[in-house]
Amino acid sequence: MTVSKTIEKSAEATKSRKDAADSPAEALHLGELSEQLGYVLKRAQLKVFENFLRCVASLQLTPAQFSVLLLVEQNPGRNQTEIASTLGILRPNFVAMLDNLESRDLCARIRSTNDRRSHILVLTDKGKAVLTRAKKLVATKHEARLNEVLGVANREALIAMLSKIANEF
Amino acid sequence: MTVSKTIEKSAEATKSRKDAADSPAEALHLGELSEQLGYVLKRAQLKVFENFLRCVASLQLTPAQFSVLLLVEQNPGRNQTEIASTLGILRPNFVAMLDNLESRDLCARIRSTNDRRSHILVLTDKGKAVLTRAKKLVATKHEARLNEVLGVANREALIAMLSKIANEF
DNA sequence: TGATAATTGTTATGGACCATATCAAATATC
DNA sequence: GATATTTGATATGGTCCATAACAATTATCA
Repeated sequence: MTVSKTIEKSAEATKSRKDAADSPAEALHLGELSEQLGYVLKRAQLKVFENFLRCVASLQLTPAQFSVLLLVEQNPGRNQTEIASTLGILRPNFVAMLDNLESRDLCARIRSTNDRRSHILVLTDKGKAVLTRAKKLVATKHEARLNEVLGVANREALIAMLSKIANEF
Repeated sequence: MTVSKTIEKSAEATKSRKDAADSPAEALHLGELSEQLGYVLKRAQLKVFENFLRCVASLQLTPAQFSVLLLVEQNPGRNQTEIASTLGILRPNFVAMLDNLESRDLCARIRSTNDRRSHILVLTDKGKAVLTRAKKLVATKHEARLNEVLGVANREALIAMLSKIANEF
């Protein structure tokens, strides 16, 4: 609850903008906002996604698409509903996503022989190759940058805490 | 980089769903996904926002609206552009947001006398009262729940790391 | 067995959020 | 004083997210 030392200089409300010799407009005080988990979480998430996109730009993969490929690889024989729900994606919204990946020949839908309603998802050879390259880029660029900023130990602690929140909140 | 012990039982792809005596469909393996910062970050952010909304449901405030009220309170005499850009909100998108807050009499736009183009933002009395109540709800419910899950020390460490990512990534 | 219910993938649709171009009014610049 | 810039605003399109509804298939059970 300690507001740290954010009370540096109460903003003079009566001061006109651009008064002295072109003052640099002084940044706003975030105040309690910098202690709000939701705020900081959202800003960090945007930065991380942005960095992810840059790191795998050559493969044209979004974080969501990367997660689909990873999950399909890790779970052979599963259908759309299972993969989508595990990722928190609603079935209707998963259709266009798969259409995209399938049109790029990264994964394929296979009619199940057990249940002819469902589509088993598999990675194509190209999909496997792209995923392998994506993992390398993520490890050598994305994670590497994160380790620069936080250090390895902190990075692991961070992920552990976020997982706890994601699962137990 | 250690994949922990996620290699428990390689999924038998040839096994039909619902085979034995109604098996509970066994959950999918997240695999490397659980080590992906972006994935865990996004899931945690959704949970935190969800919890925030529940905690301040009686005040009908979203995280974004709460952040606007906080920032306006903390920075008297600032205009729309300054408040919006500090929050990472684009000016066009900030208009509807302010229309909403103003229609609920939580804040007001005041034509600046220095620069008649700009609107100075201020909290109304009702806005101040609502913000005070919101802060209380956030502290006693939202943050309290987080402390239950992580502990106070970890919570502060988490926010520090996320801030670092948000600022230095 | 056969009627009914549930599931799977899909389409259609609407809302929330985000980004760009553009505009009039006001101000800054030179 | 002519031109450029800034501010708030509108219009618009894109992406993501949520719900309802549908045909095909499968499960349930009287």
